[in-house]
Amino acid sequence: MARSKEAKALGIKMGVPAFQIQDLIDSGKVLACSSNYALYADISARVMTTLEQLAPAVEVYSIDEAFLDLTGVSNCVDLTQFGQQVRSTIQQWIGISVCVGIAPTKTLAKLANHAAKKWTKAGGVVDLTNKERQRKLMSLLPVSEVWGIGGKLTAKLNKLGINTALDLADAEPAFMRQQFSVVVSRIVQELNGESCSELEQVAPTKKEIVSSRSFGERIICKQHMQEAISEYVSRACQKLRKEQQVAKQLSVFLRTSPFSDKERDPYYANSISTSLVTPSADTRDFISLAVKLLDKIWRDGYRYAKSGVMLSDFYDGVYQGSLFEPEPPSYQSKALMTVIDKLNGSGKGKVWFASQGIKQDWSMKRGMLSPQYTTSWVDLPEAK
DNA sequence: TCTGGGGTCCTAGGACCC
DNA sequence: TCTGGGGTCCTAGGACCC
Repeated sequence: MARSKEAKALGIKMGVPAFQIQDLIDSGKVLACSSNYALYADISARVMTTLEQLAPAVEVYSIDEAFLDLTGVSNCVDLTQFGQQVRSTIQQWIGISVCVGIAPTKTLAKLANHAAKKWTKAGGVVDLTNKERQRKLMSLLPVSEVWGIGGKLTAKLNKLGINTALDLADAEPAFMRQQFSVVVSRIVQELNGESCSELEQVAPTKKEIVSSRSFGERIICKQHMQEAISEYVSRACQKLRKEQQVAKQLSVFLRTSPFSDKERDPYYANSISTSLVTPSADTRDFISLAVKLLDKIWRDGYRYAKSGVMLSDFYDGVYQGSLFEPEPPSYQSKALMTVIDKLNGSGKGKVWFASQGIKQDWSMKRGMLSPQYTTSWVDLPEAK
């Protein structure tokens, strides 16, 4: 799913299943690792904390990206110099290489960052404050590199003769609004240095929480599927409580593999959702509901490859109660969930609900997992 | 035999209100 | 021949992001 520059040079394409390049892996030329979410989250948190010490305002945009507000910084120091300082601090403190792009809007900053990554001569930092430099770079980049322009929009834009990022920047915003949507017209404005996207220092509260996984081995028995669904519900509810929210809506979905031979392994996918009468963050409420929903979409005789759950319709504690149903007592529920969350801490699996199963034979394969250097005691690196 | 796991925003259309 | 004018809420689907 993610490849180093060297792996790309070997011709390994995005999303190629490992078994298709097994020869390369066996040859020792390529090292492949299973996804290690705990490690990535921890390293990311260290980088973000460092950034917060270096800049007056930071928006953590994703696990490996952040926007920094440099208002005022340019009065004191050269911006490229500042970028270099960010780079070297993170390199020294955490050992992670980062690239820095500087520009008046987020969309331009993303392009600057792209340039910093691509042209190693830049030394990892590209300052795009200058209008002429913005236009020069945009003329060199295909429109598909612009943040918010994906495959479908690229095809439509190309038909209109818009091929480079600069072509898009020079398009008429009103025309783009009419041809596409307000999203595209904002992108045009951002490419012209007019900011349409504020820095979001506080992460907005989530609107939905999904927990899903592909199984290590196909599931053919309903009890295993119930275990998996219960496990996902439990994870989702844990996230929900961390957000300090309660949810009303639950969806359950499952599917067989879309890749296998349809003759031998027929395709089936389905999903179903329903609402609680009273919003909740209690794992038990959602597990019992989820098992009932599963009953309705489960079909015997299929080899299921993946399933998951989604929570939505969130409230922060204030919600419309039911006129007819009595309000369930919430105190005991909260106390129990708090104890469970504390026991489980950041790791998983100290206490769990019986319906989550004990062996979990179906769970994700991670045969090539890298050590969890910073989140697991047994994986702590040793200094000799 | 083997193919990831999360999210958000916008729009159109249906259903409803006065 | 011609059938108002102003709203809200919800959902599905499409597009995008990492």
